[in-house]
Amino acid sequence: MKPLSIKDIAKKANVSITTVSFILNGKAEKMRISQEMILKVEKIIQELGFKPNQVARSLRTGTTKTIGLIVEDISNPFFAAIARLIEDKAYKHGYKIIYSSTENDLEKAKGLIRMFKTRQVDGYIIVPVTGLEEEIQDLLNNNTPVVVFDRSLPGLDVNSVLVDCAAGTYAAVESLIKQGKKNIAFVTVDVDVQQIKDRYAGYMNALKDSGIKASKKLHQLIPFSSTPDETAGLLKNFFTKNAEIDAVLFATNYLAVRGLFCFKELNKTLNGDFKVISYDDHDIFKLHSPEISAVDQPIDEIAENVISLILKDLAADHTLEKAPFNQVLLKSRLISR
Amino acid sequence: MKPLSIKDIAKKANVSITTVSFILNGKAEKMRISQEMILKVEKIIQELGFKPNQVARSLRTGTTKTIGLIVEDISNPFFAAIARLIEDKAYKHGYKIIYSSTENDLEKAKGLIRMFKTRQVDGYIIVPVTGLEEEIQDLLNNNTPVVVFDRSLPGLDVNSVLVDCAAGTYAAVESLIKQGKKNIAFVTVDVDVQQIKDRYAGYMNALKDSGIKASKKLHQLIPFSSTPDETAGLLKNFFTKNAEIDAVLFATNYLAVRGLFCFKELNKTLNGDFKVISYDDHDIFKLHSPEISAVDQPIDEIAENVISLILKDLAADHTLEKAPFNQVLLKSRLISR
DNA sequence: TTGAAAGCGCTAACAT
DNA sequence: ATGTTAGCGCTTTCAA
Repeated sequence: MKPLSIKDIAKKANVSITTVSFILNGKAEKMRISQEMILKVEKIIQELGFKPNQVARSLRTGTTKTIGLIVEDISNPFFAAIARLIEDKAYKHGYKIIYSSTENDLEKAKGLIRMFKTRQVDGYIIVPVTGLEEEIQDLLNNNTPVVVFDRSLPGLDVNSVLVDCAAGTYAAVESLIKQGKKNIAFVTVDVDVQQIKDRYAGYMNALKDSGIKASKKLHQLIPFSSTPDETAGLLKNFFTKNAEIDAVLFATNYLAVRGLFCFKELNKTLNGDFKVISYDDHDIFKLHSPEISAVDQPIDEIAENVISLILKDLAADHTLEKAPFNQVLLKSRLISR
Repeated sequence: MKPLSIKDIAKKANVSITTVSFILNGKAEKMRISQEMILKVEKIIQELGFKPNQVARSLRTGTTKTIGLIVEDISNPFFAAIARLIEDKAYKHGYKIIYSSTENDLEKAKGLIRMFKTRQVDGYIIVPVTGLEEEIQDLLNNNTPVVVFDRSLPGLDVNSVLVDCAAGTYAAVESLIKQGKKNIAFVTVDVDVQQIKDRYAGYMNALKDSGIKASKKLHQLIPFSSTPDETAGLLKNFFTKNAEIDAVLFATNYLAVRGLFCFKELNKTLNGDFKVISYDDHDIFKLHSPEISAVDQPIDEIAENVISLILKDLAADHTLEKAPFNQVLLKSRLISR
């Protein structure tokens, strides 16, 4: 049972496919097609339940009404929540989302962009990985709308929605220092992007400004590709070896969650003598005993800005001179618990 | 800068576009195109970085290499995890995923199927909502591959991957009874699908088999569309009014999480006198003090089965007689903590 | 006010 | 062994 085509509708209505097309695309008025014709055709479309083939339409118009979403890991609650919001808003504007996770793998990311390109997605929302500069620049050179979020790549002029991470970790460390902490550890992922470096910089600056000397020993790097078990091993080793640590700041929510598992195994009590703060909030931190403080990123605002930037760019007339890029910098918020 | 087309390649290579097409599609051998021709063309394709336009290909072949994924809520960790696994495996087979969340809204679900249809997705992976029977049956009648998971719809013969929920909640309640619990509450969502009913049935049967009389009062329904605050209100009211409750089974992970928030607010101690079990596991339950038991669903197995069923169906020759539907029933596992 | 027809980029039957 | 060409379903220019 082949689906209906515009031809079938035209035949049923005894009109040309042009007329049907105009009516379908709301151009009937402009083309001054008679009201009765419009009603008649619309009735037939209704009755037969005809839906235009979007693939054919895409081939013809060169636009697919699809946005490619490339995140680090869709199963991370942070990205899942944003993806959900983005999808929602895109949907309301007639766009669909095709998503994929890079797992911070450059080759995979490149492959995804390539694949999205062959699918002619109209725009890209990307959580970039280092090394992707050239691919993104290529997209920009072709006037393809791109918005990056969560991280930026140095030297790349592109619409971006970022959070002031340095300020976030600065505030977190500052609060720990005010609580009298002296040996504050920083656990981070080895992803080489500016935002992760910023989180570290915020940590370092807060120490410096308080006259505390930073110690290399208290900075632990966890490879992104580590399995949960490997991460656990690294963390256990780290905290066992450095017993003087009296507070720790985790640079991402999943690392903090791994950390909590680790402390549980080590039977480390998280009382006032040992404070934990996570970058990114999570239900877990609210329910944990004791509750875990967090530097919260404004997920709604991020999604809101990302989608409105991409929609704006999608709607822009790229034959005109290039519009300047928008760089949105949002604030994070320290939730002290 | 217009992207290259097969024509450009043909011109550069001084061959017809047919030759290029055959080479692109690995049909060169079969068409007995000379080895040197193949190499020459492949080299040009390489050098120019030509990628065939998938939209044109789709229009021509009628296949988009895209699978529509329709879940309840992509930001629910359970669905996010499965989505991630499905995406991964689909990707390896050259398929992309377009996803959307129904929020258990029938109209939204219908709209999604309609939209996916216009986009000619090759197959559907659906977490169905009641009332969607007709739409799914339509797809099946058109020989469109469909796999449902997490829930089934009565009277619908379709590939499905389900978990034996009744057994799961039975085991959970049985374990509570063995611990001497007498007033076991059941908190569930008001979604009217078989699997939710099964979870309730397992609860009821476990009570019955132990000679405990079930009480309507101990069965609390939470509308899916409730906001977290509304849910909190309902739960607080429920547990305050029914102080005799000494154990509770939540039918989904997010309800259990809401429950934990509620207990925290009520200062209810979750010691041996008050036990909580969730259907679906979650990191939160492992880290909670005390740890929360859970009926764990085999996420990997679910994803694995879903994807292999859909790929099998996608590869099947639908001109032949219809293959019987596959109904996979997986076991859940009670994790006693 | 409506219709004819070209063409988006590709595949594959048919021709040579 | 390789080329010519029709046509997938639609939009849009041009003509009537």
